[in-house]
Amino acid sequence: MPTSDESATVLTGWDRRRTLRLTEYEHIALTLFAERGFREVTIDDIADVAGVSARTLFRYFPTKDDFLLGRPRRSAERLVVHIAALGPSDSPERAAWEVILQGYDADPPDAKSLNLWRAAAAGAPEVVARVTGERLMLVYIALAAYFARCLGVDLDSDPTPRVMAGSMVGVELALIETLGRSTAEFPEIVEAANRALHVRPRRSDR
Amino acid sequence: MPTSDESATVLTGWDRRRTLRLTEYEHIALTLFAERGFREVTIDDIADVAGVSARTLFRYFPTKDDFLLGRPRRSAERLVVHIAALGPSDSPERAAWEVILQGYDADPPDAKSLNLWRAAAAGAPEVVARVTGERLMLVYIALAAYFARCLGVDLDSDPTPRVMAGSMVGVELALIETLGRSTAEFPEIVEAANRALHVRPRRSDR
DNA sequence: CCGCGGAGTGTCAGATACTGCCATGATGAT
DNA sequence: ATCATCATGGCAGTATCTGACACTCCGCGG
Repeated sequence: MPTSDESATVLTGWDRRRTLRLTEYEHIALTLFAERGFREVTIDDIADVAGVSARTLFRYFPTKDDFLLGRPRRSAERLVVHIAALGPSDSPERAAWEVILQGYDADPPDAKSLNLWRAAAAGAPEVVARVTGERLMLVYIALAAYFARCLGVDLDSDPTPRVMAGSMVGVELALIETLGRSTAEFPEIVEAANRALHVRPRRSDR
Repeated sequence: MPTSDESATVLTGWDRRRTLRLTEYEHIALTLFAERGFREVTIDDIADVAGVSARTLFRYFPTKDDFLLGRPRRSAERLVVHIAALGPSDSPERAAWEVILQGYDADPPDAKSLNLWRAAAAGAPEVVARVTGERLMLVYIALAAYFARCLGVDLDSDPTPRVMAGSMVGVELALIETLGRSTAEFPEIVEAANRALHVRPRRSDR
């Protein structure tokens, strides 16, 4: 048995193989979607290019939508984990907002894959709407829990942390929507968001 | 030819008939979904109860999801229209927020149908996520346009109205989510929302 | 390096969601 | 009451998705 890392899941060879093929199939599907449009690509098309049967693809992706759902779900998952890991703070809104913004600092190297996803998702507005809704609810719940912790109030009886969380995910929605049109506006919208959330930037911020 | 009302669409008998059947079929479907779960109900099941063929149902509801999508879409549509109709204001956030809250004052008589929808949608989380995303984006866009109008800034170059809109739809999301668990908290969460949005309630408010 | 066992894969049959097409039937308009 | 028009139903066909079963493959332990 390999030395079991403390917190990380032990990756057996089978897991490794599965993850590899999963990302491979996902990439093939996204490429096809981007080229021909989501509706115009059948599962059989993807299977042909991938060199496997459709039945096999369905074992990796339960539904056709899941080819599109994977990437944003992993992104949301990461953010939720980071929020859950936040320690107590006297200005929890700033702490949470910084964590959210970190996700955008880390993205740029990822730009190519993000553009591929956008092109692939362009033909499936229903899935985009679903992705938006899923992410919002997940992050909202994580934020609300964190704010309740910091404020020392009960999440179920005091609506304050939920409203704070709602406001913040809404502002992030505006951020995402803005970046979707042009990435040039980044500093301006971050500043506007900071103002709206009453987050005074630290002096270390540009 | 009937006297054509000025702004309202002229309702021919055919339109009337269509709307009637549409709501009839919708109600049947929602009832079945609420009883047995979305996945467990087939289109043929609905068709049998409705006394029509499945082919006919597909002419009223292009996809199975549309049985669930109808109600929230009409609600969002109404809200968007009201926001678009808002006149200039020196405190646009309060004006917009009041319009949003009006939707909840008007709802109570509707509680039975809302509960039916909730029970029907319980078995289809994907559709709920989609509904959430669709509504958020629609209201967000309407609000951003209104704020840009009021502030006299350009919607495309100044991120301020978009951030304001994002914050407000996020707070509404928190309001909806809260009401989904218990309707008792209404005054508390509205007050919390007012504080978060810096909306001082008018003296006429309770 | 090799065999073993568990995991992956393909084929097939079938259910469900949807879509054109065309003939037929029902109903609002006059 | 009649007509024109729209609605409906049946049918064939495609695409998504699922279970079952046989077989193949490959990481793992020796």
